[in-house]
Amino acid sequence: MYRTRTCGELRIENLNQEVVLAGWVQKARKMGGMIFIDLRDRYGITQLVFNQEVNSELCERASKIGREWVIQVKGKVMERSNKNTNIPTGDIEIIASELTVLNASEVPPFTIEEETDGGDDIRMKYRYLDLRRTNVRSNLELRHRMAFETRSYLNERRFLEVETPVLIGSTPEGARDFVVPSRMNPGEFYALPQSPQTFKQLLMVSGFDRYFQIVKCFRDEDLRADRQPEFTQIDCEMSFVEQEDILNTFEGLTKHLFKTIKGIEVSDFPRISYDEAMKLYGSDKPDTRFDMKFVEIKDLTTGKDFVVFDSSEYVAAICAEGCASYTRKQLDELTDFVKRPQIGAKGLVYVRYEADGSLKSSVDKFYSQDDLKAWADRCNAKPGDLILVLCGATEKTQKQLCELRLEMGSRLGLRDKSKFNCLWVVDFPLLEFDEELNRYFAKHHPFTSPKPEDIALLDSNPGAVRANAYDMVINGVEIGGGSIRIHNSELQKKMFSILGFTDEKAQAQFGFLMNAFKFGAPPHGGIAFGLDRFVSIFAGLDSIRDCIAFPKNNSGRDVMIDAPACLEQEQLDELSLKVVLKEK
RNA sequence: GGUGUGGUAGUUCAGUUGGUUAGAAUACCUGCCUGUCACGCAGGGGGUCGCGGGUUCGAGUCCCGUCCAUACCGCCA
Repeated sequence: MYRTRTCGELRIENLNQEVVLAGWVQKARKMGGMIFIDLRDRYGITQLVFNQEVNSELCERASKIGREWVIQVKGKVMERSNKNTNIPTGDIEIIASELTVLNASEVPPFTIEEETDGGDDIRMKYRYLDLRRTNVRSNLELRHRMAFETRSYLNERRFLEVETPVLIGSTPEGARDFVVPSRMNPGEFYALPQSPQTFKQLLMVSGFDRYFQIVKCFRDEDLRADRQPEFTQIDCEMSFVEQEDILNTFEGLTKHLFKTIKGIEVSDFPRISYDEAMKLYGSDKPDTRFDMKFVEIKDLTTGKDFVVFDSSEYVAAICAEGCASYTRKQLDELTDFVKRPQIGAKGLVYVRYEADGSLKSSVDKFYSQDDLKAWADRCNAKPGDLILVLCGATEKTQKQLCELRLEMGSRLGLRDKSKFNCLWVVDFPLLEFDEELNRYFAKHHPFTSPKPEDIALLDSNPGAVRANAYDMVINGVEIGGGSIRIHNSELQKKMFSILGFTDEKAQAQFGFLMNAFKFGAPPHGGIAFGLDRFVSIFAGLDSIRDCIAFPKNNSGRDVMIDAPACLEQEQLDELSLKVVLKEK
């Protein structure tokens, strides 16, 4: 037996017990005739003691041991004369009587401690060492518990986990597909699923009624801190349901996770329409941990000869509480922030509501105290507040003001990671018009059903049609989204035609689905959650990489195994492939 | 594809106006040390300043190019 106990469990109650421990050497402190070794495993750290006077041969061997060696020690649990209150095992230590080196270790390239000295780069290259660190491991433990509780909740509600294929066909809609060449079918390619969307709908046609799957999905798009080329979804679908049933079931799942994992009782999720979200927050995934809603003031600003506002389609303000004391320098910083090319505002107008009730603005030339007071009143501003105004084309300006709002929220410390605000965003538009390609695209995906009352608009004004689609948003992060699907092959056909599919193309791409719908498709709908994002919100992480065991870097590379990589000619030949790199 | 930031010891970083032999901390090695737990003390080794080119008497420092990393924009139904 390699061990009788783990390194995290021994306490004062275990005094005088003979135990065998095995683990990694976190640190050895050599005091001359005495050596202390911190032995680490998944469960914790236990101090080992080697004493020259008690066993000089053993002590001599222990003195050779270095960081991250794997050792096995037999010894007796003793009470420490100097206790360490910082660790759970700090009352005891093991007086070693036997020592076996199971494996020596090279000196690791960075310290394997909670506060490591290693940067992201080196930690990713040696990810298997990084994963020895408590905080990284605890993120994966959290991920496990969330997946486990998800299965438990859904299982209790009669959901079946069904595996769907990973080698499927490519579809042109949506994100770029990862493709896999087929050796047995030269010149042909599989694609990896962006989601099991069509399969879960087919399972509904098959009568599975309630399906879920915790499943890897793949998208060949550029990465971000919250986007990996392969990521995990909690993918769900239900039959004989309306939107309300889905929202209730999965609001329930989210509450279950908050309660069992974090011990937090969250209240019912507010629902906000897409239009409302855009109007008040300039985003379809608003961070509602703080207020600072948009206030439109176009009507209050016109006709005062301020051409910039007068010529703008949209003028709106946010009120930053207690920021009237912002210095010129701070205001310039904010102006620079909104003028960055990524945001692209032309400028920033501010109004300071001074403590004495007077108003000072960057547009005093054009607006009187009374004018500014009217703005302030509409913003519900009090003396001491700062009003920030952006203007321009509606959609663009809303987006810019959204960025400014989030920046102010961060500056004011209103985006507390231990606070959770959940909501549903509903009534998404069904379609989105692409100016460049001069055609409509599905905002969610082409299987999303229009709201029944809007179906009449499909021909006359497709852009105004709302969908039975919904997103769950937590703290400004889109955690999940879904829709009630089309289950009528005629309506599905119409949808494809609006999206510019010819009959032949629709038949070639999705014929299997439309055919299936001819054989008794039940009304159905579903939702998919991004597990990686869900876990990182729970853990308070800035990047989903920290809750993925072996993530890809910014360029989609795995720097540990050095993938992707070129193939041998032999392999290419088998696949009937010839690689010709395009010149830059 | 674009914008910003960064690349100097194993690691994390500093390096002023272009000027002597490129530093600190930590890690590592050696010695001392019997109650440490960020142990302590003394000593030591360790550098292609990402790469290529240019300006200059002289480049870690300035310029151009390039590669890599990273955050964001585009993209992500």
